[in-house]
Amino acid sequence: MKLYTPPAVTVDTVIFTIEDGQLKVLLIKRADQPFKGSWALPGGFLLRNETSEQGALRILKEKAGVRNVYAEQLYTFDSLGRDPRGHVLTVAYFALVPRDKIGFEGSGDLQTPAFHPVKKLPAVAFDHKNIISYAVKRLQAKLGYTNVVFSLLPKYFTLNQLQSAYEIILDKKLDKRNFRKKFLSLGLMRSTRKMLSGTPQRPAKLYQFITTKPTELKKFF
Amino acid sequence: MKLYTPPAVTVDTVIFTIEDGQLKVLLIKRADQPFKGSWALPGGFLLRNETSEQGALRILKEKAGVRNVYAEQLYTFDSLGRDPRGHVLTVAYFALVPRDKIGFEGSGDLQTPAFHPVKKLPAVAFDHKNIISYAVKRLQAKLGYTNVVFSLLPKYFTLNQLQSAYEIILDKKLDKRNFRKKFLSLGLMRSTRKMLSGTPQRPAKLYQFITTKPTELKKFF
DNA sequence: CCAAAAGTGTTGACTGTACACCCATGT
DNA sequence: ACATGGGTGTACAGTCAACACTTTTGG
Repeated sequence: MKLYTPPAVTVDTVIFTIEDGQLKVLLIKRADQPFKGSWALPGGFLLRNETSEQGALRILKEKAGVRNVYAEQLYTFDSLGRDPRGHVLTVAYFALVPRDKIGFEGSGDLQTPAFHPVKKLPAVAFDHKNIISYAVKRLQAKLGYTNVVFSLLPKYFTLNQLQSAYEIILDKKLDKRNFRKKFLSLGLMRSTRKMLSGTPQRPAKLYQFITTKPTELKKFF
Repeated sequence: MKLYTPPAVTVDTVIFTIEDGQLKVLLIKRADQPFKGSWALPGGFLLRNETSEQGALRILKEKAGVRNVYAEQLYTFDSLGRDPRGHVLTVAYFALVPRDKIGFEGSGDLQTPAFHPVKKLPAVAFDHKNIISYAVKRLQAKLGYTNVVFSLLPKYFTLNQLQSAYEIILDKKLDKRNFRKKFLSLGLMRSTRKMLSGTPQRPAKLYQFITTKPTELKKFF
């Protein structure tokens, strides 16, 4: 009785960043069939004895040139129709990367990675549209009870940059005074003596996160 | 370049119920190596062209004799050391089943399924202890913003049964008046004209859920 | 009439939300 | 001096948490 034929196992990584006031996802042009030439999430088959998490980190390094960024498992997608080649199970991850940490060049391949605003995606291969929208929902939820937002900000940041990150991801305006009050009361950040200069306005105080480890908090949004 | 050797793919299902005032998980005695004879989550290899979700539902039918119960994907576990046979990826699901719906007998095998209190588990095979504790955390969190609790209760139930389910799962006492006030204000249930009789006390009003579809709500615990 | 669980409101503390003006700088 | 974003406080409403006694039934 040999009922077992394993599905193929891939990993796909939804890499988020904030750029030009928008939440964006990294997509690559597929080099091979199926869906050759269309945009897709960076990903691929697991290597021998590679875990899905290691695979996701490898993708992050190869395609985005980053290490030590926030990444977590998102969901496993394995519906039968999702890949024309047959039964392919993919473990999806999502990652948060500050825009300036990203180096496309390292990969050397021609898969032309590029960031696309999540609100204006091109056609994407497989079920990647689902995966991305699932990732967006997860990210929005996580903003409300974790400190993950620090993964998208530079080491020193202003309260307005912080608020702006929330507004971009949640896709709604927030009240400035209430936002500051709430966030400062959480004790997650400390203000530094630095100021943001180079702007044509009053310089803003720079803050930094006290802990740069992902932490779960009581709901705060 | 043949770098790809797929991991084996299994599904494991954490089946919760409430019995004797405790949260319990269904475990079976393993019939085969590895870990032959020790307790484990019901699960196994996916059949040909079977999705993990179909596999989880199959397990629910075969091992617990239930259909149409609440089930959702939990997480995918694939660390290299988790199975002595090699690289085995498992997609874990969790399910909520009212105790009286469960029929062990259907399976006909000798894997002696039995419910074990999550607070007093025996030694279990593989990394199943991790999987169970991850599932408990997820379940506790879900109570706070969904109506999933209905999946553990009979069609008609008293407010005390409902509160008791929350207390058992969250493992803490709740204030009776506040609980009733909050829950009734959610508009999830309607009171019926029935009463719970057969007890040696004052009969309790019976309620039923208005919707028996899993619904996401604004946080309420 | 007694035991046991069912049922019921009020208060004070806290949290969330709405809202408008002055400040510091670069040009 | 002016344009631009930076920074600040109060008041009201809504929600949360603590708390104890009366009611209804079966035995």
